[in-house]
Amino acid sequence: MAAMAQDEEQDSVDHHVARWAAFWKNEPAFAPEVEGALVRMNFIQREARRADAVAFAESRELTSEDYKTLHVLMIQPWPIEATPAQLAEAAKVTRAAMTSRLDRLVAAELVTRENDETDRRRVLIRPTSAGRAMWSKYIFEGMARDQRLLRALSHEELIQLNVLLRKVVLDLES
Amino acid sequence: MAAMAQDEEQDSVDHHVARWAAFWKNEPAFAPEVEGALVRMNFIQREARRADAVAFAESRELTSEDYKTLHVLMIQPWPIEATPAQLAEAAKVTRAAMTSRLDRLVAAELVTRENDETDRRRVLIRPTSAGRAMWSKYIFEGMARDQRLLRALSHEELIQLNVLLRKVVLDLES
DNA sequence: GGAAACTAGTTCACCGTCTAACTATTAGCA
DNA sequence: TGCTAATAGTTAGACGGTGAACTAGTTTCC
Repeated sequence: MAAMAQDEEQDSVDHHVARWAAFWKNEPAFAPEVEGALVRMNFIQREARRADAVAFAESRELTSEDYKTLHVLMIQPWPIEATPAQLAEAAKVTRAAMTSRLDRLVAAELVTRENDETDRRRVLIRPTSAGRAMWSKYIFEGMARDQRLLRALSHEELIQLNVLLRKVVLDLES
Repeated sequence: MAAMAQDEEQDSVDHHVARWAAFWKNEPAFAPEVEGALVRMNFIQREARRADAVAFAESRELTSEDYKTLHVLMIQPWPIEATPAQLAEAAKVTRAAMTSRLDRLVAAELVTRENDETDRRRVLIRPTSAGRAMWSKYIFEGMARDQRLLRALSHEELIQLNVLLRKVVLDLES
C-alpha cells in the first residue's frame, strides 16, 4: 500500500482500495491515493446530502432542493431578486429544472414570480417575507450540520484541506 | 476572510464564500473553511461525474451507471459472482435501481442472471466474457481521468489530502 | 422598417432513482 | 409439523433531473 502514516487508523476506503489494488499490483496506471481521495470525497458528499435530506424530511416544510433554491436567491447581491436562469446557474441545474422548483416555491408562497416590464421575456424572482423567514430558519442548522460533518479536523487542518482542494479547483477552472 | 496563504491564488469558491460570508461577518456559526471545503469537494465530484458521463456518452456502448455496476461486480472477491443485493450495496443504490441496471446489462449480454439452486430466493450475477472485456476496456481510461482530475497535486500532497479525508471518514464511520 | 438571429422561460418525453407494495422462498420456533 | 417472521428480488408509481422543441419577446443589421 502506498505511503500512509504508521499511526493512522484505516477507514473503509483503505480496505476498499486495497482489495481493488490487488488486481493491479504492478500496474502503474493505478494510483491508490487518487482513487482513495475521490472515493473519500464521494463518501463525505453523500453523507452531507443524506444529513440534509433527513433534516428537511423531518421538518416537512421544505425539501432540500427547495431550500437550496431559496438559498441561491437569498445570497444574490443586492437587490435580492434574480431571473430563473441566474438561479439555475447558481444552483447548477438546468433552467427546465429551475422552472419546476420555482413552481413549488411560488405555490408555497416563499417567492414571487413577476414579469420584468423592461424586458418582457424575463421573469423576476423575489423572496416573500415568509421565504426570507424560512431561509433564516434553516441557514444556521445547515451550517451546524456542515461543521459536524468535518468536526474531525482542527482549524489548521481545515485550512490545509482548503489549500489542497483550492489547487485542484484552480487547475480545473483554468 | 479566514486565514489563507498570501501567495495562494483565489478560486471561484473563495469569491463565492466571500460574498456569502458578507451576510454573517459577526456570526460565529459561519465557518468559511468548512463551507469552502464542502463546496470544493462538491465541485470536484461534479467535474468527475461530468467527465465520466462525457466519456461514456462518446463510446455509445455503455452508460457510466452500467459501467459502475460492472465494476463493482468485477472487483468482488473470487469467485466473480454476486447477488443483486450485494451489488446494490457496493454501488450505493437501492435494490430496485439495481434490478433495472441489471436488466440492461443482461440485455446487452454483459452479465448473466441465474437462479441460485441452493437458495431459490436468490439470483446470482456473473460477468460474461464480453462483460469482462468491456470492463477492462474502460478501467484504465477511468483511472486516467481520475488522475487528470487531481493532477494539480503532487504525490506528497495527495497523501496529505488522504490523511485529512481519512480522518473525516473515520469519524463519520464510527 | 422588417426579416433573421438570438435570448428567456416553459413544456414535453424520457431516464434513473426512490419508497412502498408485492411474490416467492427460507428460517425460527412453539 | 406448521405458523410466523424474515429475506431476496421485482414491480408500480412518484419525483426530480435532462435535452430538445416550442412560444414569446428582443436585438441586429441591411
